Amino acid sequence: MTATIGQDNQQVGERLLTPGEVATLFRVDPKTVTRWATAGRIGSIRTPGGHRRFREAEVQSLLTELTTEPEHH
Amino acid sequence: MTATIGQDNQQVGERLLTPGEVATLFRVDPKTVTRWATAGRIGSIRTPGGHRRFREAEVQSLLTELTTEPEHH
DNA sequence: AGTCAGTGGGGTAATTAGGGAG
DNA sequence: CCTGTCCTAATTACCCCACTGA
Repeated sequence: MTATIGQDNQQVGERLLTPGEVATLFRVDPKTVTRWATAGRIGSIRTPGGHRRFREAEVQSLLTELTTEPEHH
Repeated sequence: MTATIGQDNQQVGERLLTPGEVATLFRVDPKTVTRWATAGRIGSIRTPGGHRRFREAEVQSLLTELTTEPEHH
């Protein structure tokens, strides 16, 4: 089957986030998110106008990856 | 595997996308896609009524072209 | 004939990019 | 080395109303 591209059917797990949204998740300034992208620390998709979009899946994995849980005895 | 031809479709690469569909792929407003067409950043086809349609192949290549993978090391 | 989500055109706010200094 | 802030220019988002498309 050929994948159909609709609003409710873009490829699963390919939802994109704006710099502001990513910044909110990490509690940092959007400018910082931009620096991460420039440094290659996080992948990005640019619009034809030059604005960046980020893959939600990648952001989420990055969040959990850098998360340290406390040890409970 | 990559499908060649859909059931009631045309040839691959000739499928047309609506402004809303393109907007979803880039996570932008449909009006923004219209501005891209006006600015000549993306090719467009007009219906007799004036509505714009976009070539899926062009959109996909544009999407891939503007995508940057994260450097892991 | 009529419904109705999507689009076009115009105009005005809100984000973002990019550089630079702290 | 990393981050938040100030600045300007560019890009994008949201508002209206009228028309198209299926």
